Amino acid sequence: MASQSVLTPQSQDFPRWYQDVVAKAEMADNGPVRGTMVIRPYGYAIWERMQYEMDVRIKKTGAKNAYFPLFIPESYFAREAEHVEGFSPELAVVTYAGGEELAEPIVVRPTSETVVGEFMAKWIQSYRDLPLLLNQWANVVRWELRPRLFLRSSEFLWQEGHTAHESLDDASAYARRIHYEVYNDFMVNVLACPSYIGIKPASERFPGAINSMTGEAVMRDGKALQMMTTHELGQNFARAFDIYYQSEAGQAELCFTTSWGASTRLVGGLIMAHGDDNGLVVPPRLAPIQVVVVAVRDDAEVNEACERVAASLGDAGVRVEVDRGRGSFGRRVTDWEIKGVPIRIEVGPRDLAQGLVTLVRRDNAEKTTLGLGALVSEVPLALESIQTNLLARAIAHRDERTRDVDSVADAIDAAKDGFARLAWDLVAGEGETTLNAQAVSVRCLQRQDGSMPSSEDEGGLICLVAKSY
RNA sequence: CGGGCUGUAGCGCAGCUUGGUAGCGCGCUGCGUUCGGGACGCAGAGGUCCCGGGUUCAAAUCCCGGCAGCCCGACCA
Repeated sequence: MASQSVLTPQSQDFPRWYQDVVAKAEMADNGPVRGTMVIRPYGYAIWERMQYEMDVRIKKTGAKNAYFPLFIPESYFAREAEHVEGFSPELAVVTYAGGEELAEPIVVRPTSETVVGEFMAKWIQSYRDLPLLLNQWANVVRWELRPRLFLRSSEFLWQEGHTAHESLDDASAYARRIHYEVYNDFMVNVLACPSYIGIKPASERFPGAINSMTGEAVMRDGKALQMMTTHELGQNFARAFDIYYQSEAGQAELCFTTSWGASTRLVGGLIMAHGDDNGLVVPPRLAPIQVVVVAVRDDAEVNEACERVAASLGDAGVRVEVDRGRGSFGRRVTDWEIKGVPIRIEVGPRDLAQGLVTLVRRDNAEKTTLGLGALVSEVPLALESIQTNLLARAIAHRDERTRDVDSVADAIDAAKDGFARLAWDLVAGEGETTLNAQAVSVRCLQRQDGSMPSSEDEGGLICLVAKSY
């Protein structure tokens, strides 16, 4: 039914489709400097919803928000060998400021482990100060050679959590709590986007970490997108930044730290996880606009009815917007579909005469006619039904796109349009090189039952491999 | 950062080969008729032809150098 010509179909050119959606749903534009991004109000509203949902969960784990500076002394980076090596290609460095050459170059943060470490060392005196659980919402800069809106930009927005603990076990347990109770819970219950939870092989680990956990989601084209990551940093940063505490026994002990982040990349993930040829599809629990009430024509009576419908839904806790009937009906309907609003309620004189309105679901285009009185009870149910359907659909898609294979060669074949799952023993070492040569990478390691291993050294692990964004 | 393609009105493009001062579709503005799946008529507005240099009487067009975008690769949230 919907017009076919607005967006490039996914099957014809997926990257083009993605760009069309970003542009036509008015989510973002390229900034004037290569790799930078202007996030437009609708895109930002989606990010704000993500922020809110994650922030609530982060706070439940006991972490508190703080803010650290954008500018970091270059010397901080040099203190952790792997860290500096891993990040130096992506650093933007300020060497000139205030009209003169700087004595010490200043790095624009690509991540904040180093500054945070410096201050943790200052703030932590005794075991009574632990755990120290911090989070910040900030922008970071990583100079990107091949930028794509939301997925990879030189400047992006994220949250980065940084924590310090007494023991490896405490740090490890907290990191897992973040990974499951914040990230995975958000992914599954809000974003309706299941991801493969596992650990990164050594080759893909965060520079300076002893273990990196990930959530790898399957996009509509079968490629992988890392949606979030949680790192156990062991004592590497504690050692580099002298983060010591005095134990109950009076001994000076090194802390164990963690860090974890999720970024505006999630917006790109949202687009590619649920979007279809008619545009974005936003899960109701995430949607900044859950319901749009569309006036079929620009008519005083119709517009008034729309306002009443919106007000009653708003009172019922639904995020709702009214589209008064300016411009052609078909055009407006198409625009809301591109924006992925979960439910459209069409209000027109024909239905109105009988006290009815039409409700249309974005996920399956299903239309139903409802009495005005039923809306307040029916709309929340429909929103939940859409949420459930999107999650079920995403799980089915993930499973369809994942093949169990027995060799690296078959894995490369499977990675043409999805994920391959195979024994890690078949891949580790040589196999990883072979995969990488074909632009396929090991996305994560799991136990046979899909649960997260404690380390790469566990025997009998399986791995998921795919092409990735 | 390598390889390929591209930059002309907000968006999509033609014009460039063969230099002569810019056009089409959509969108936008106004008025009117419309409005239940991208409406139509009439009247309009809008361009440093990516930027800088060069050749020339004359450059969107030819030459050189930048910058930006897209696709593929290496790197990454």
